[in-house]
Amino acid sequence: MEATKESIMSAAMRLFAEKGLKLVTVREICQAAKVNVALVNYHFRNKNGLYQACVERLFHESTGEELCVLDAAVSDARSWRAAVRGWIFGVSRALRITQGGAALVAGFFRQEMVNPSPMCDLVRERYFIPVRESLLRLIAMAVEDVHEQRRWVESVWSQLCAYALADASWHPHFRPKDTQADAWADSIADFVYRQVLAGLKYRAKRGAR
Amino acid sequence: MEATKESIMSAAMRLFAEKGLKLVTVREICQAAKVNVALVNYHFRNKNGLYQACVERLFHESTGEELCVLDAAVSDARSWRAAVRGWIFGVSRALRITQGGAALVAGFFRQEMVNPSPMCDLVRERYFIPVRESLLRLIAMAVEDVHEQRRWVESVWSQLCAYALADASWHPHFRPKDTQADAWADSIADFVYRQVLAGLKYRAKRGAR
DNA sequence: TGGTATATTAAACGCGTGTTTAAAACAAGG
DNA sequence: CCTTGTTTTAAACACGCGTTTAATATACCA
Repeated sequence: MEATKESIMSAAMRLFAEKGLKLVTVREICQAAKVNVALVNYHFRNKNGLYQACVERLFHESTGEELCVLDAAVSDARSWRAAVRGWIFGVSRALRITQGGAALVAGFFRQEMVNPSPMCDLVRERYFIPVRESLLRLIAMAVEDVHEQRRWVESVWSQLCAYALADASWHPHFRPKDTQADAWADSIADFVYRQVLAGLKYRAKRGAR
Repeated sequence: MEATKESIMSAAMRLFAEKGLKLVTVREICQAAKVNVALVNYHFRNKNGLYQACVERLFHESTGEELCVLDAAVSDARSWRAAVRGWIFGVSRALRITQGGAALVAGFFRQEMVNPSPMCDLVRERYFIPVRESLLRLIAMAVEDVHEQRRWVESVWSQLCAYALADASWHPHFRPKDTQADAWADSIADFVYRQVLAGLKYRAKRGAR
């Protein structure tokens, strides 16, 4: 039945985002979903199949849409600055999409970074690398050296990720309430944007490093 | 025997740093150490005891020394700039301490961030929070607003962590060869330092936001 | 209503886990 | 040489894991 699949996936998404593929047990998921253990294998073939279904839904449905919005923001921008700003705000929001109180995209992302699953390559090549490349193209308009370009991308990316990955215990002062997630993501993006702009401006004045 | 303990700890450090406490098996460690399975429990009480011993050695011996150097660099600095620079370089190096080809501190740190072990709180409160606070005190000399102070700390910290956490697959362009680890850490630190300085200078000119 | 495909269940399977046990190997001193 | 204490070993233990099985419940159409 469709309601069962939905219930399983919902519980699984939350748990996978929190603990990663290997540290979540099938029994744990089924208990949370109030469903029999065997149903995971019936509906999703096996545990990996369930994980795959979760990743596909998360990135195709949620992040996919966000990334389209992001691309639009970058290409429609009236100026270089506006494009950079659009990129930063877009990514900041996409990473913080919350669903049922948990930042699912950030959770899966974090887990895949540290203990990669077989799905890792797919997600990375299909979503994260293209997103970063689109920023790289923007930066390339302002910085010549290829190595330095990547440094700037890394700088922006790492700051946004850090906030996205922020756990209550590691970053106690920077945890937003769920209801303010969007405003929070924006205020972070604003800070990062300003800092990048200042850095590039300063660099230009000093004469390209 | 002491050689046995050493062999076990050496193998365990590498594996724990790579996969984290729960995803490493005792048999795996013992196979790498060429030692009988029961010896872990004989010498370290149990798996958790072994993990604890690894963490203690790593942070007391390695990072502890690095942090002393760091504190010295900050307090001995002739200027505010030099202090900030000393802090950034010190942390960048400390996170990248390599032993047998693996960045152990960064590995443990990464794993603890994503799937905290019972030792997590100890390490965080004893090492990472104090380190961050020492940067915060420096930033506080240049920025009034408490919230903004933390933003700056977070900015520096997140960039250094991102490089420390960098996995070959996620950051393919930024992976140093092991022999160049120190030079690499320094070049990263240099970039972050310059960027912070530029950001703060720009901010001052605009009149404290 | 009866028949058939689908959905769900409780129980079991084989395997790998951390840990324990009891015996064996070893070292050292009287 | 034998005794005593420490270190190492192979084997087993209890438990939790993902998955399978065979029986049962449910939905749906002729």
